[in-house]
Amino acid sequence: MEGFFRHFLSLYRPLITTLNELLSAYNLSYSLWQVIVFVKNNGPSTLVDISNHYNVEKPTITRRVHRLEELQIVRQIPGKDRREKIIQLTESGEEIYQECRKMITNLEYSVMEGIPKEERFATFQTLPKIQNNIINKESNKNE
Amino acid sequence: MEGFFRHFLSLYRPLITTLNELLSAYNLSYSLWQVIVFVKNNGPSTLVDISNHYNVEKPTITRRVHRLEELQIVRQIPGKDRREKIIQLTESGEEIYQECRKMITNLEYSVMEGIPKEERFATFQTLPKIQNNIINKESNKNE
DNA sequence: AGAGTATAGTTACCTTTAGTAATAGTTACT
DNA sequence: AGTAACTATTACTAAAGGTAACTATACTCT
Repeated sequence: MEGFFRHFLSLYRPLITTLNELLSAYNLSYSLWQVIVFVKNNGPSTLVDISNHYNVEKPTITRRVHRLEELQIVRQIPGKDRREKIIQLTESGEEIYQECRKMITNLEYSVMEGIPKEERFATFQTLPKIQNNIINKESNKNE
Repeated sequence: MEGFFRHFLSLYRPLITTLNELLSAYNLSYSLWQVIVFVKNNGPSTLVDISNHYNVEKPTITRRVHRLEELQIVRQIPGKDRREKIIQLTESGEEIYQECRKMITNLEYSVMEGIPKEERFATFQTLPKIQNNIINKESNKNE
């Protein structure tokens, strides 16, 4: 498997750049899009929910959510625990989600052009397994 | 293929973090490692060679090479064209390459644990194809 | 041969993204 | 009631890269 990381990481920059360009039409970047996707898929969420899911520190999520609030894509709703800040998509946030979802799914298909179905599927399945292996390794190390 | 980018990009941070931790034993990071690998594989190279290969701007490579010079991992050698700065690995750079190469290859195998050979192979082959698709898309756009 | 153009590298400045440490406010525990 | 734990935020810092302007050198071509 020598060279796997090289292949993986040299794809990262072109991909993230392309996505950021796509999303810039809505003043978004991929890091903001991640928050939108999480809230869309999981319903109203706290910042800790989001930061746990993406393995990212809380201040990072604070910043992302602030920007999404400025863009009026998410809004805070009141909850029982007054320490928590529960956010959900606004109506315009829902619309923007739908439009970006379309663009991104189109791109997801178009970057797969010329790649056999089985290979697509194998790759799709393999990446999360690798991620699990890495995360388990990390957590073993910290014990 | 909806969700492919999500899988891909959520692997990025754990992976790059793990690699940077590994390489920090040699005061390196993955971005510096890329330069070492290029020079190792391609022999003495100019900064433009490197920046073209990684689709990265020239100042970025200037910075990386300066840090590698400080670490005495690469050194400049004289060339015919006096505009160019041709760099190659030093002896200690070669040694560090060998040691890091071992560590990284080990990691490459260990993150693949529990994944069938065919899937590993499919993923290995698919990533560069996706990258080509993206790069072609980009260059079409700029015509 | 000389003027204009292209190329390699560098410098200075800025942007994006994220991490760490400390802190305020709120809830849970006992 | 008082302490501990948790949520979010603020301030500071770091890593990485981009853009524009610049220097020095080489190339072109009439």
